[in-house]
Amino acid sequence: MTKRPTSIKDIAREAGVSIATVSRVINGKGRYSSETEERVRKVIRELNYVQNSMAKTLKTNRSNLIGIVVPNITNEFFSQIVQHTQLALLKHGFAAFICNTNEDRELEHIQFNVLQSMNVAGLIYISGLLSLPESLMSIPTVCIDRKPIVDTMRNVSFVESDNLQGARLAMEHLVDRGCKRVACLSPEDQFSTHNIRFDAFSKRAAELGQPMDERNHLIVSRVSYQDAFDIMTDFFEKGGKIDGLFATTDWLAIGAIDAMKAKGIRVPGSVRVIGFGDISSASFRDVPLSTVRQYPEKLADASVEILLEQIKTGHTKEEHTVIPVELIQRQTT
Amino acid sequence: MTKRPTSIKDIAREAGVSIATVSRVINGKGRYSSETEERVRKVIRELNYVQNSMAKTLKTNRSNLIGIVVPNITNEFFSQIVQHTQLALLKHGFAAFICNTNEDRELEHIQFNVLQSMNVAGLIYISGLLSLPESLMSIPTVCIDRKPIVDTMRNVSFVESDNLQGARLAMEHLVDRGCKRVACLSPEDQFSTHNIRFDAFSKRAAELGQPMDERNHLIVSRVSYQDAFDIMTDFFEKGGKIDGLFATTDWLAIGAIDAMKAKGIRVPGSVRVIGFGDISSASFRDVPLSTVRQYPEKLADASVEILLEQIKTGHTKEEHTVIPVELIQRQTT
DNA sequence: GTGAAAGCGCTAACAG
DNA sequence: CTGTTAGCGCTTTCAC
Repeated sequence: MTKRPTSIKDIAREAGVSIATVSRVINGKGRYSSETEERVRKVIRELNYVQNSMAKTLKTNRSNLIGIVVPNITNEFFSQIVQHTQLALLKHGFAAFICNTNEDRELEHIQFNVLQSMNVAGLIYISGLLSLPESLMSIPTVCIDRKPIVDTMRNVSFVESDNLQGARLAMEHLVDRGCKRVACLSPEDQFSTHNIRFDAFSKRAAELGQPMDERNHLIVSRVSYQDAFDIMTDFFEKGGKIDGLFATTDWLAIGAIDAMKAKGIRVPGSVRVIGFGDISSASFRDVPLSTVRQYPEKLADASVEILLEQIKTGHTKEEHTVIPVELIQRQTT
Repeated sequence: MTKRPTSIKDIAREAGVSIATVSRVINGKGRYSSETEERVRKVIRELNYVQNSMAKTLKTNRSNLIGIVVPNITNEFFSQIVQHTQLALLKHGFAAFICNTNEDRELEHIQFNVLQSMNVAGLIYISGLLSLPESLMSIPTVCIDRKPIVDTMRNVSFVESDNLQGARLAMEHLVDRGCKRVACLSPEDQFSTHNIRFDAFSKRAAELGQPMDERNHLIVSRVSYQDAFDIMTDFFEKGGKIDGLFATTDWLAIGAIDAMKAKGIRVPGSVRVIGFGDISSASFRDVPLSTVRQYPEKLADASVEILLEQIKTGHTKEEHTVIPVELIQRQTT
C-alpha cells in the first residue's frame, strides 16, 4: 500500500547496470569490475538502499532469523538471556525474533505459527513448556534452562547452569558458616531446574551429616515473595528451628528473610540464608543477599554458538552444555 | 537449503484446485463454493500448512510486523510494556519484532536497518534516543515514555504516564503525612521524564509553602541504587535535615532508604519516602515502598490502538496521550 | 565481466 | 465459481 522502498531495480537503473550485477556486488559473489562495484556502492549509499530480507529469504530459502521463545520476558533472568542472545546473534548477522509465551500453551502455539510463517532458521527455547510442535521438528533448536523432553528425532541441544554444583556449594557454604540445622525452600515444580537444586542440596546435606526430611523442606506452590514470606512465618510460628536456609531461587530467599525480620529473627545472626540466581534485588538490599550466581550472558553465548554451528553444519551434536555458577557471599550468611 | 515447507501449491494439488482458489479460501476473499472450501481446509489441516508471511508481504507490500524498539529489556518497566504490546498486537493479528538498543546509537541504527529490511508496518519506540532515521520516516510510529523531538514530517504520536500529576500527588501526600522539609532525589537526565517529575514536584512544593532549592535537590549521575545510597549517606553526614523524600524513580528511593537505615534514620519514623514507578521490588521489602504507580499495560494498549489506527487510516492524529497514575501508600510514608 | 530469465510463495486482476 | 497469469525483490544458472 505504502510506497515501495528502493529496490535492487532502482539502484540498477541508477547505476546503469543489470540487477544481477547489483546483486553480485551486494553479496560479494561472482565477478565484477572494481569500477562497477564503486559505482553501484555509491548509488546504494545515495539511495539509502536496504536489502529486502524477506525477498531474499523467499528466494534462497534460508533466513537469518532466529526465534527466541521465552515464557516471561519480565523475569530478569530470562530477559538477560534474551538480551544477550539478541546481541550475540546480531554479531553473527542473524536477527532475533523474540516471542513471549506467558507460560500459556495456546499462546506458545500461536507464536510457533508466527515463527514458522517467518521461516526462522533456528530456535532458542528458553524454559519452555517443551511442547515443540512437529511442524518445527526439523529446525535446529537449543533449549536453555529447562531440560527438554528427549526426542531423538529432533535437532535439539541443551544448555543450563550448573544447578547441581550450585546447590552443593550452597550447602557447603552454610556448613562453613557454622550451620547445624539447615532447611531448603523451593517451589513445587513440574520442571527440572528447582528439583535438581533441591536434590543436590539434600544429597550434600546428608553427606555432611545433616540429612533432610519433610520438616525442613519447605515447599511453596509458586515462586512468589508472598508465598515464601507466609510459609516461613508459619514455620517459625509452629516452633520450627533452623540456623541455615537455602532457597532455590532469590525471590524466595528474600521473602523468607523479610518474614524472619518481621518475627525478630536476625539474619545472619540467628539464621544464615542463601539464594540462587543473583537477581539485582539480591544485592540491592540493606542486608545484601548471599547467593549462587548464574551467568545469563554465558548461557546466551553458548547457546548461540551451538545453534549457529548446528545451522551451518546441518548436524546435531546432541550437546549438553553446563555453565559454571559461582557462590557469592554477601551479608546474609 | 532445508526442505521447503508445504506451500499453497502443495495444498492446491492435493485438493485438486488452483492456487488462486486456495488463496481465496485462506483469505476469505472472492467466491468459492462451500464444498471446495471444505476440501481445501481439510487439506490445509492435514498438511499442517502455515502461510508464508514473507511471500505475502512481498506481494502485497503490507506486512503485519510491528517493530518494538526498546533501550533495555532488562528494565522491568520496559519489559512489561514490551510484553503487553506484543500480546495486544497478537490479538490484532500483528506480530512484534522486538529490538534492544542498549541505549547505543550504533546498535539502534543496526536494529533500524533490520526493521526496515523486514518491511515493518509500524514502530513502537520506547524511550528511544529519538534519532529516528530518515529511511523510516514514512512509517507510522508511536513513542512511549520519552517525548520525541517534534518533526512535522513524521507520523509520530506520543504516549506517556501522567508524570506531572504523579509528582504532584507525591508532594501532596508527603504534606498530608506531616512533612515540613521535603527533598527530591533525581538523576541528571537528558530526556524528559525525570525532569518533568522534578519540575512538577518542585512547583507543587512551592505552592504548598516548601520551596525547593539546590540543597534539597539531590542529583545523581545515573539511575543506580548505589549512587542513591551514596548521595543520601553523604547528605546526612553533612548534617542535612529532611523529613520527606520524593525519588523520581523507585530504585533511587530504595537506595536512599537503605542508606537511611544504615545511618539509623527511621523510615517512615523520621523520614517519609515515596518513589515513582512501582517496580516489583517496591512492594517486596520488609518495609514496602510507597510510590506512584505507573501502568505499563495501559501504555502498551493505548500505543497499539493508536498505532494500528494510524496504519489503517494512513493518517497521523498527532496525538499526545496521557495515562493516569495512582498513588500507592504503603509503609514508607 | 555482465545481462537475461526463471522462479521462490503469494495475491489480484482478468477471463471464462 | 474457478483457473491463468503477472509480478513483488531477490539470487542464480546460463549465455555471451
